[in-house]
This record gives sequence, structure tokens and C-alpha cells, in this order.
Amino acid sequence: MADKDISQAVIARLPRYFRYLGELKERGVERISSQELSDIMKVTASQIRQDFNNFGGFGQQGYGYNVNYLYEEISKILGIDRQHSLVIIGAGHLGQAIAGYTNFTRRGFVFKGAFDKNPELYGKKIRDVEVRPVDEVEDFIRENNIEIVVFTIPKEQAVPMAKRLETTGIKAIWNFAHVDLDVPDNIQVENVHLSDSLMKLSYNIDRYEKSLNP
Amino acid sequence: MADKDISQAVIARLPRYFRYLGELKERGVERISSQELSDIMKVTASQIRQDFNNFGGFGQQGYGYNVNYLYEEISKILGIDRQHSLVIIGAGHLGQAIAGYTNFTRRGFVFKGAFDKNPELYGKKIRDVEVRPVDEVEDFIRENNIEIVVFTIPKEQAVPMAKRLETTGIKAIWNFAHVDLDVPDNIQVENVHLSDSLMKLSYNIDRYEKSLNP
DNA sequence: TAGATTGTTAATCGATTAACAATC
DNA sequence: TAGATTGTTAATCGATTAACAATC
Repeated sequence: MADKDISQAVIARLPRYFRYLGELKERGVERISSQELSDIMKVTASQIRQDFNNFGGFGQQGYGYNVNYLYEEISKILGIDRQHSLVIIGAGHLGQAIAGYTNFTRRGFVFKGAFDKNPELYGKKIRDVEVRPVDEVEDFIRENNIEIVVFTIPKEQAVPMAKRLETTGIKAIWNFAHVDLDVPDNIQVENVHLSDSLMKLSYNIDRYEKSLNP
Repeated sequence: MADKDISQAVIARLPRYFRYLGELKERGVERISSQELSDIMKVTASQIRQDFNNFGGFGQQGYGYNVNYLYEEISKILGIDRQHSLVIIGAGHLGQAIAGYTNFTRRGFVFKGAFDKNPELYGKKIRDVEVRPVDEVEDFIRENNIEIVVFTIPKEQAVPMAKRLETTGIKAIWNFAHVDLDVPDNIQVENVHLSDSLMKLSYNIDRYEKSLNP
């Protein structure tokens, strides 16, 4: 239960386990061994057992893992057995895409507010939520106990905005702006740098072609 | 020049180096030592030198690295010194966000087409490009030599779509659908699993709070 | 030349895989 | 009980960091 210090490599794999277990659950599969899961997910059975054992014994010798139980335990570990309120700053296409993504709601991420600095968007509705002026965001966060702030704003605005939010009590920033944020320890930052991802893709295209004609 | 087999960990760091070097270049900085870069980027100078030396010597003893030269070399390594044509399948908010992101264009990723299965979107313009019926996508790819296909479609559609595109000559799929794609070796896949990222964020919020009240 | 800083080898650290005893 | 499969320790592999000789 009490996790000491799990490496981020392990954490990064948990959502994928969670996804596969969700599918197995859906299909009515009751139990699964690390070897069977290994075959499906293309990771070693050894790694699966090591990963799960970071959090205590979820399985049973001679039997394997109970799919439902394991699924629930991972959801607890990931903290998606409770609700997290979030607001979005930057109501452009990306902000709207995220606000509208119902799967997040299913996982307990509740979309509470959207903010933009463009007056033309004020009042526009995104999933029953009206876009408000960005200057109201600090008050809104305090009044509504917002945990997570999504940054779908240009990088120039991201750094000063992070500064402004430091004392509002938020717990995390999900940062889509292409800049590294420097915030106090009590605010977690998770970056989604789309252009980095695209550059990696570009590299791997070239790498493959070079492997054919060295 | 000829890279043997560079680990993905190194590749994943290159776009970040590239970003910082771009900023230094912008500010007119001519040379930088691994130690200075280390201070700015919060990675060890040793790692910086190791990373660059995977691709040959970019620096000069006693001097450091020439910012402009290093920037250009990394852009070559990442393959963003040339153009890559791309189309987007799924013209919802996420698709439109990506299509409209001008920074990608700046890096040589040229947006050539958008496809959707919703007839209401046909003809709608996204950056001078009309949304077309998704059934035309294979022909369009062949006629226009498209390299990269962006999947901003639901996961149910992603797997059969990947299958359909196998023989069209595409080189890569940038996959935003929440599913693992199984494609031949000649098609590179780069996943952006947003909900995985959000779950990691959720975990780290909890972890921090537990570190305060163990 | 002397000083600075790389390129590179060696040492350390951490993560993955293999092996097997424990146990259901 | 015998068979299966976990939990866990040990071995291996790879990535990061440290150190320093090469050299600009």
C-alpha cells in the first residue's frame, strides 16, 4: 500500500497495464497470469511481476492475477478512483479537444472551467461550461478548489501564468505549452510537448531508411 | 554522421536540446560549453557531451560548442532540415488543433490534407485545405506522396485504418488514438496517449501528498 | 604556452531479465 | 498431493555520471 519510491519508468507503464486490464475485464476475463499478459502486451512476464510487486502482492501463486482486483488496485495507485477537478486555460482547438474528451470524465477528471484572453470567446459554451476571461482564473480556482490546470496557451504566456497560479492552491499543471515550467515542489508538472514527439517520429523515419541503405 | 544504434533515450532528449539551442541562437549567443548548457537545462554536462558524441564531435576542446552549428547538426539528425508531408484523419478539435499549429510548418511538416467520415465537415476549410471524405484517403496519399498520417480518430477506427494504410507507402503514423497499433516495420509509430499522461499526473499529485503525510 | 573544455574511457548506478524457492 | 505461478533474490544489461588524457 505505502509506496516508497517507485521509479517514473514503472509509473509510466501503469496506464498501459490499466488499459489492457480494462479490455480483459470488458471481455469477461477473470484471471490472467503474468505470462499470458506478457504475450498480449509484448513485455516480459518478469517485468510485469516486478512492476506489480512494487506496490505489494496482487497475485496468488499457482493462480495468477484476478483481473478485476488488479484493475481496481491500479486505479487506486494512479489516483483515478477519486475525482480531480480541472480548468483549462486557452480555449482554442486544443483546449476544446481536451475539454470535450469524455474519456477523461470517465476517469474522474471533472472539467469545471475554461478561460481565454480573447473576448470573442467569452460566454461560448464548451460542454455546459462558459469560457471566461482569463483574469478571473485565480479567483475561480480558489472558490472551486481546482486541482489541475491545463495549459493550452502559447509558450510566452505559460511562464507568467504558472507564476500567477503558484499561490492559488493548485496541485498540478498539465502543460501543453512548448516551454519548461519552473514551479515550486507542491505543484506537479506533466509536459506534453507535441513537437518533440513529432521530431522523434521524424528521426525514426530517417533511421529506418538508413537501416535499409546504410 | 552515420549513426549506428542510438538509444531512444538519447533521441528523446534531442528535441529539448534543439529547443534550448534555438533560444540561445535567438538571443545571439555564439558559443556555449557543456557546463553552461548543463546549468541552463538542468542535466549533467557529462550527459550532454555523451549525447552529442553519439553523432560525432560537434565541439572543440577549450572552446565549447558553436551554437549555430550545433543547432543545424541536431536539426539534420532529427530530419527536420527537410520537408515531411502529412495528412490528418479525424478533423475534430484535436485534428484542427494540430493542422493549425504553425510551428510544425516551421519545422518542415507540411499539412496537405484532412479527412473525416462526417459528411457535415466535407468542404470545411482548415488552413486552405478542405476536409474530404475519409474513403478518399488512400488515393490521396498515393497521389501526393504523403509520408506521415496523423490519427486523431477514436480508437475503434484506428486499428482498421492502420491496416488500410499499410500498402499506401506511408512512412509513419502519429497516433493520438488510445490503442496500440500493430503495423509492419516500414511504418514508424509514435504514440501520444493523452490519458496516460493525465494518469501519471494524477499519480504524482498523490505521491507528493503522501510524501508530506506518510 | 597555459587554460579551458571536449571526447572518451572507466566507474557507478539503476532498470531489466533470469532463476528459483515459496506457496497457493 | 502435484502443478502452476507468484514473489523475490541474483545476474545481466544499459544508461548515467565521473574522471582525465587529448587537444584546441
